[in-house]
Amino acid sequence: MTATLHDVARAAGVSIKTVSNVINNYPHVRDATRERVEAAIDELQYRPNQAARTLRSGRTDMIGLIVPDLRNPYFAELADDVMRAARAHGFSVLIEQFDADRDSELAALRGARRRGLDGVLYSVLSLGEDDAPLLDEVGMPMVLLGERIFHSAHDHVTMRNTEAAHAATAHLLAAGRRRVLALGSHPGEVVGSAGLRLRGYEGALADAGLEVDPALVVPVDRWHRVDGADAMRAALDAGLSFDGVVAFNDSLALGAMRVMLERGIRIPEEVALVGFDDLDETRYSLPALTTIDPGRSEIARVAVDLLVERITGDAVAEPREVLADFRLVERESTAG
Amino acid sequence: MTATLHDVARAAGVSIKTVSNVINNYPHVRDATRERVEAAIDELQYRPNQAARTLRSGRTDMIGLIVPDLRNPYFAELADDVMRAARAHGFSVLIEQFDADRDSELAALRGARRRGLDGVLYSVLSLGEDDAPLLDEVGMPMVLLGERIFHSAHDHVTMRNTEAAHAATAHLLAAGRRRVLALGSHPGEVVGSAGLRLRGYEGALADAGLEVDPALVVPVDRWHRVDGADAMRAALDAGLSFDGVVAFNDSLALGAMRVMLERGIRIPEEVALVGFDDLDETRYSLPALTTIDPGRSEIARVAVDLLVERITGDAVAEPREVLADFRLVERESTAG
DNA sequence: CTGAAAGCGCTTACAG
DNA sequence: CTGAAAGCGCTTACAG
Repeated sequence: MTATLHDVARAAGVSIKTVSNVINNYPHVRDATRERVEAAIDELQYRPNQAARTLRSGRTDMIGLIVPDLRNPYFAELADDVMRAARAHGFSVLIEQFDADRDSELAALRGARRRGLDGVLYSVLSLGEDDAPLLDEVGMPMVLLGERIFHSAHDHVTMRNTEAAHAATAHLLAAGRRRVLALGSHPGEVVGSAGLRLRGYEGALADAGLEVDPALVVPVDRWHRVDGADAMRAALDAGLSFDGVVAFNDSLALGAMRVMLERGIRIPEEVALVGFDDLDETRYSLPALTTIDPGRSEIARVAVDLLVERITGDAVAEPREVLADFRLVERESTAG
Repeated sequence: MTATLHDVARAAGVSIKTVSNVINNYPHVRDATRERVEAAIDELQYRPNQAARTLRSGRTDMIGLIVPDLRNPYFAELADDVMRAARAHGFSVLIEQFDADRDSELAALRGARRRGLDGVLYSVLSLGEDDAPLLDEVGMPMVLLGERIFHSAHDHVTMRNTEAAHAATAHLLAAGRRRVLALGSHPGEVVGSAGLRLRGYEGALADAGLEVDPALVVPVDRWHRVDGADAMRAALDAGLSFDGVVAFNDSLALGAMRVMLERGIRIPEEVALVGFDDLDETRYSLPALTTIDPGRSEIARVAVDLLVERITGDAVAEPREVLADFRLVERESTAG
């Protein structure tokens, strides 16, 4: 039914090798031959069979993006960035979501492998440093995003968590805030985003000569909007008093903002609020949210570049670690 | 390097056909043989080569999802729903984004074809009824989402746009609102979401014995948050007076909400506001947004089911059209 | 500059 | 219940 290389070769009166040469833009094809082949391709509406190409070449021109879930706007925006960066290299992106447990995360990795992708970008969530050996079994080029598993044999692109949290906290302190709540800690965590951001928060307090009040470090397990709302409600119900909030991501910040506003707390007059991620929507909340732009687009672009280099390159370079630049975006929630 | 069927066959002392039988769960394999083969598979860490399978069987077990862009939360949530539904059938999802022009949309369709996917879900945006012939050239099972191109030869899953917009408008009218602004029209459009929703708006006014005031029908080209904010700002600057707003999607509604609140307009006391889509975040705005739940998860599930049926089924059924049920979700933005 | 041929790793009639 | 063999549609040395 669909035309093959042989059909085109027959129609053009050449061998399949010549047709293949034309399709793959080999330089040494006589113009007349090329034209004849191209005419035959047009007429027969020939399209190369991807599966056959892949079987021969071992390349699928597809990479996987393994992320928690796209309902989380951060990952949706990241996916958009990754798809655009991949397209610039001629790659398509297969997204695999996983749930909040190790098994689901490992299943997503296995799925990427089963599909025979050329490589994967993997946004680590549950897996920790002890799981590094499992990553080596994936058996394809892989670039890690996010935190954890620092000492694996893989490239790693991430943001300056600690420095950025330090900057966000210092911004509140510089405006005279003295009781700054940290929203989103994961007690006991060291290498994850929560641990690193907490360290930045603590560092900024120390630099200002302030003690960390443990009551102001509020743990929140998952970082969705509902979790930020719930945690803030509990904090207010418990009578906690504070004049600033550093939320460890924007979803937490927006959930907390909603609860504070409905309790009549004025932002930023009574409580100044900073988030993390610079989601599109943070420009449209009221007040608009001051936040950290973590350099997500740059992270996506660099990660795709590294992965493509691993896929196409012959040189086996050392694993690299890239830290994107961040930026404090000042908006209404900390104004004045 | 990687083990093949032949390696496993040799190790187990059987033919490759028998190994294939074991892998594909053919019933008639002796237990002892099966165990021997499975042991060899484990030992050699054999994984079937997807490309070879696809070349033989013609199946990739991948479907495409062609959508405008994932930065739009509606499509991010849709993508999540589609991926979960596809996984239940053993399919992975390749997402192709397109920009706001016909060429980009056609390129995405061609890309899906080039990849040799088993089928595509296509959320139509720019293409219209005249383009139906182009869709037939895609040459693979396809299910349409969204509006436009009603009379193509393809299955189509969508929501009850007109009825839902009617219900949203009637909800405001029942609360005594008399000057209801429609936000997001596309002048001249008939078969698209904007045209259908406008018809519902007009119908509800007519049922209440009210005239449509053309000044209250506000066109907005793209339906992102920034567009809703801009349009609302312009409407207020022009001195337009109204006591209700039906926004044609939630992003428009949230953008408009932000502008009204910063102008000191009280919602819902002075202006009641309804959106469309039931995005996750509409529960966390202040006020929480009354909206239409368009049955997005159901749409995703039904669309995937239909597509899988087209892919695996032999019976060539007539194109079907499925309309999901909608629901008005009442929240604070229209309370009291 | 072009051709004949091998082979990528499977699945699937066809035998027995 | 299992085997021998063809063939899916390409790419790629190898010749000439």
